[in-house]
Amino acid sequence: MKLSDRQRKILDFIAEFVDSNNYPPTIRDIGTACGISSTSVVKYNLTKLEREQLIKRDKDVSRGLSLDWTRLQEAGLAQHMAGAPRPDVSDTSNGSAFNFFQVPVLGHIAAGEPIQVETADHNNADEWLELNETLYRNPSELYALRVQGDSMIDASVLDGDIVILRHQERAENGEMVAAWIDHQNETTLKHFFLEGDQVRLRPANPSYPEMFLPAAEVSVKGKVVSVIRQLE
Amino acid sequence: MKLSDRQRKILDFIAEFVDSNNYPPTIRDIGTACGISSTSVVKYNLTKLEREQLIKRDKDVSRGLSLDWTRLQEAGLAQHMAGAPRPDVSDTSNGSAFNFFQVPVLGHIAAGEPIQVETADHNNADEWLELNETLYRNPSELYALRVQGDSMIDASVLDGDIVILRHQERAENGEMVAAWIDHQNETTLKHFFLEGDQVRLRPANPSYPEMFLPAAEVSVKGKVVSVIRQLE
DNA sequence: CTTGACACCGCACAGATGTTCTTGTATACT
DNA sequence: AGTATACAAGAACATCTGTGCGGTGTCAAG
Repeated sequence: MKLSDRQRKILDFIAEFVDSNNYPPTIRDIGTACGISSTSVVKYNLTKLEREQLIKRDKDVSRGLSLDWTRLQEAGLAQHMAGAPRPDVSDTSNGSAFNFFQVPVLGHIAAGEPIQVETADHNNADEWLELNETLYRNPSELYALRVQGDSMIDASVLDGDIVILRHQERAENGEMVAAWIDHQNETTLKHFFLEGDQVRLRPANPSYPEMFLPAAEVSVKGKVVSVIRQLE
Repeated sequence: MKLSDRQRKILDFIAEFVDSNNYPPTIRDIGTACGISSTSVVKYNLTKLEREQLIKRDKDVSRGLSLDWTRLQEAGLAQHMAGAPRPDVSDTSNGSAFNFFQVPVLGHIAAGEPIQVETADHNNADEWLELNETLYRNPSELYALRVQGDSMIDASVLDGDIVILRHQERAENGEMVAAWIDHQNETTLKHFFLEGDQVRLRPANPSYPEMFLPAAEVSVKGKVVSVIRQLE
């Protein structure tokens, strides 16, 4: 379908309005801006635009309309419009997707030092790590620790590496977790197995020995999601 | 001023609502979502948030509110919120900036298998990795390999890890490189030291022994820039 | 004890806003 | 001429939605 001048103007105005107000215009806003005296005419045209999928509308909701940038892009209408999203490599369906996010580096981890994930709120992280959305889910549960010393070497994690963890207190068998071992005053990264009331901790590097401990002495601080070593 | 739980919740909800609806919620929307029965209480808290400049509000306008991401970022509240604008690391002015890029995963690497970086053009990679611009420079020189088997365990690199390399034939002393060793028919990741006409290769994991080889037998395939282990 | 600030609740009101109905004009097709 | 369709206007209606005001309970200061 071909759009009328009026409809094009309406689209432009909506874009401009949203861009400068952060909320959509009302039907009457559109009317006065586009020189339409009647609300019904605006609605008429909006319905039309909605049929073309260029906008989305929510019935009976004030200002309940939004532009569909994907379709506008397809129709070649987006270029000159205000607030058009910049084209993104992986941005697909919805117009709101941001492709990466930040994860707080809550501090250092070393054997002999407990990590306080619960208390350490995300607000006072001393460093932030930018990660890619395609690789991780539920980013809000993630945090990162910088490894200090060679204490994790049996997990093939070296001094300076960054460990990304998903905060959780319980672990499934076989998962690699960050565990605090009471009696040894040590945090360590190992594969976790609960066997009766005993916990078996298997290093990632098979040339190191396994550990067997009473379950009460081991507390899980999070699941290891990723290890990143940055050398340059 | 410190925000109450309720106020934090309201902010979160607004972010989430806008993210999924493209228009802001009403006072009543916020109320029901945050367990507030009275509209006036919502208004009360919104006024408070507005005083803190965390949101902007337009009088008498339905859904006339928007989040101030700049201030939210400053307050350290933005990270975990839905639809937070990505912090623009690179630039803001022109619309062309991409904050991340893709690196080809050229194939697998295992001891005994030579890697052909020169021939393997970037066009027929079987996999692509999205990386962040802030962490790497000169992305066009980068390529990645997926490690197969435990042959790199002395470099604390495990089966399944991804190694990111910068393509270069020569290495400075001390750099971690991917090296092909003629006589052993093996690719390995080690710290590289040229000592006279001998090459010393030191594993990253100190519990493994060093190697000494004639320089002619060792050819550098690239410098190791990063090691990424994805566990979930 | 009194006072006042603070956070909260309910409710009524008015203005903001989408919807619907009726009417009118122009164009195209039969 | 007759009919269908796209486009437009205005007014009445319904409801959505922000605002204002009186009231409650708590808590610390005077």
